[in-house]
Amino acid sequence: MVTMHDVARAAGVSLMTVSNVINDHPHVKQGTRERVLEAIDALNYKVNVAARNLRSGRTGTIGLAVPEIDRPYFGQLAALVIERAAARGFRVAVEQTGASRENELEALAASRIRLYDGLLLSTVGLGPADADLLNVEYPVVLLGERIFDGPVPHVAMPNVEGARSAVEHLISQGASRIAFIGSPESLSEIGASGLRVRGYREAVEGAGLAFDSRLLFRTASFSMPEGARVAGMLINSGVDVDAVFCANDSLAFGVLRRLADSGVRVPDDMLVIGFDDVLEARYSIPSLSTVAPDHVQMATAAVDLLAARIAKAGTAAEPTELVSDYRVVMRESTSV
Amino acid sequence: MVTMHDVARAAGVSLMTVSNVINDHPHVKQGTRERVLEAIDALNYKVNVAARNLRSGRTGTIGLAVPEIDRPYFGQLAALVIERAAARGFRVAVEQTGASRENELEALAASRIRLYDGLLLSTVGLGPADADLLNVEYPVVLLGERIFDGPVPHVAMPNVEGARSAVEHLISQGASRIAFIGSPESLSEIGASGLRVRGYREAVEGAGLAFDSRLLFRTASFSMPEGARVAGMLINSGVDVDAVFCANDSLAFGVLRRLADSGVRVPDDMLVIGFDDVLEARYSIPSLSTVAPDHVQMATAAVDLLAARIAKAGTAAEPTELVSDYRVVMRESTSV
DNA sequence: TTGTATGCGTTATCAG
DNA sequence: CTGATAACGCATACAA
Repeated sequence: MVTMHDVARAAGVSLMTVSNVINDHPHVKQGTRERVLEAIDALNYKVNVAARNLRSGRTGTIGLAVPEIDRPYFGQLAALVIERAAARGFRVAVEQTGASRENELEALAASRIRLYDGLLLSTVGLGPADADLLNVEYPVVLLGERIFDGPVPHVAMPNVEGARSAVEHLISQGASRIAFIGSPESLSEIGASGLRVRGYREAVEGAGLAFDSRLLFRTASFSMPEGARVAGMLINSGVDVDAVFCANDSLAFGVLRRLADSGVRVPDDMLVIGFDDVLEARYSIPSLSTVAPDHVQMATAAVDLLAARIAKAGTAAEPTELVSDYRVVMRESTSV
Repeated sequence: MVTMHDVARAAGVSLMTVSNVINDHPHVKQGTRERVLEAIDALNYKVNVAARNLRSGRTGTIGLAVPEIDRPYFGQLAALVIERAAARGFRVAVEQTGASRENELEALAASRIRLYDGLLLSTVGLGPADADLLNVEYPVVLLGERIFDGPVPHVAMPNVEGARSAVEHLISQGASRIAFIGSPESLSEIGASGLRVRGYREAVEGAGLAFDSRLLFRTASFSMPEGARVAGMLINSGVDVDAVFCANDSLAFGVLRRLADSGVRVPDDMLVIGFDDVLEARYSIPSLSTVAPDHVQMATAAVDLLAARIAKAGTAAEPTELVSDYRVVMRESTSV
């Protein structure tokens, strides 16, 4: 392993001159610089990042903890985060928490945390009860969900508002028996799904319709298979339904598929709307109406907030909260 | 920042004893161990990974360079890689190359490379001409494509064979005018797309059909928008086509969408088959027939190969090559 | 403009 | 079983 020592010797200069060249320090004579660069090239020297990290106390890497990177929403989020982070000189290490509260806490508490300059935690399992646990002396930014009064800066989806608008849209299209398909904590008012149920309820009641808990269908996750499974239960339940609001797009794709299997036509027999506006929503058949948060804005804000936290390490975190803009995108699945 | 020093002082032992406790060395008396652990707990000590890395010369992190993490195939691949790597004690940092040859080389050559113990490079832009550049004294495993006689171990898709089987399937379903939709290097016989064209050609000619270059449609990328765009060109070209083989599933989804827009029914008027078998293929409408490589096998093999390379660092890389098993999954898009 | 000395936090080695 | 010492490779502070 070739070190700065070797380069220095080869170039006939001191260790420090090599360091200065590498770090673009101003006071190096042109000739010296060139000699050093040549030596670096000749020896194929690469800086030892571990040593630099040890010296500087920084790693240049931020952690991104998401439930599952293979879900379109998180893949698309990760792409943006990686891009933004790169622009700020950070690499991104991705951790998968599998959407479990334990793993999210683990990601937060793990000793490995010191590997990263900061952590971007896309949480789904943590609730207000865990607020204390987030009180770590470590740069953390929450992404994607709101935690009531959390001590950590977070960038949130417009869960309640977006859901309300989505359901209002369904109602404006003539729906009156609207089902909600979402995740297990749907009924407990915390987490993304819970907040979206709240928006759903506000819209339903705001329109003078009855909030009927038999129209709430619980899923075990936010995935296509679960969407399909629960849509099957909905169909077999015999409950009268003319529209479905899904807690995310992946669920909606599963629902569309299951409805097609049963010969239920969308939008003719049933309206379907999702949440997230993943790329696929534009291309599904029928194309999927959905709530579109501003993904770029969210990723940018999250990385910027985290970078700021990292920069002024030691300072107490101000519990900044940013809620993304959104709009309801109307596509075929709700076009009457 | 609390260090081992602090812990040692608090526990009334030496630095080394703390180190030995942390690393589960055998020769530490029970009582001492407990005292140290208590101190660690009380002070909330966490090991400094940078220092450990400097000492050990390893980082515990591998890099995964993919074109775009927001494409379903790569998201699903990354999920598996991260999982397998975690099982072997490695973290995974994801880099996006944007599918450009420059960025792939950059990922390979960057000084940052020393940040990782090894690199998993999912290449699309590199060709045989770049074989030399891969001759780095650094653990690298190529993923997803074959490079002729490359000096680096690689885990490859069954590009030629899979494509041949896909097209043979189309033919067995009665197709005779089969279009290929794939990426720009389609005609030059390198890269995933080129290899898939080869399989396409073998199947077509093997069935006694004419290989007609007017049936080859070039895309600028492997994305849904490109699939839709090129499908539009196909429709407007007036060329007589009764089936389409797409170089990947994302292109196929775009094609399905565009065909639907033009009232072309799948599979009644046109058969469509893809490549990759991403999760979405099972849920699209119509569901997508496709070539299914063994993703788990590929991810596992890639991580295992890389881990092996890392373990015996210094040794010359044996150019191991592993081609994934595959099968053609028949779904609605080719069910006559 | 360049060089010297020092320490970042950890662990291998070897002595006690 | 435990401890003293010396690196790992780099960059800061300061001296020349």
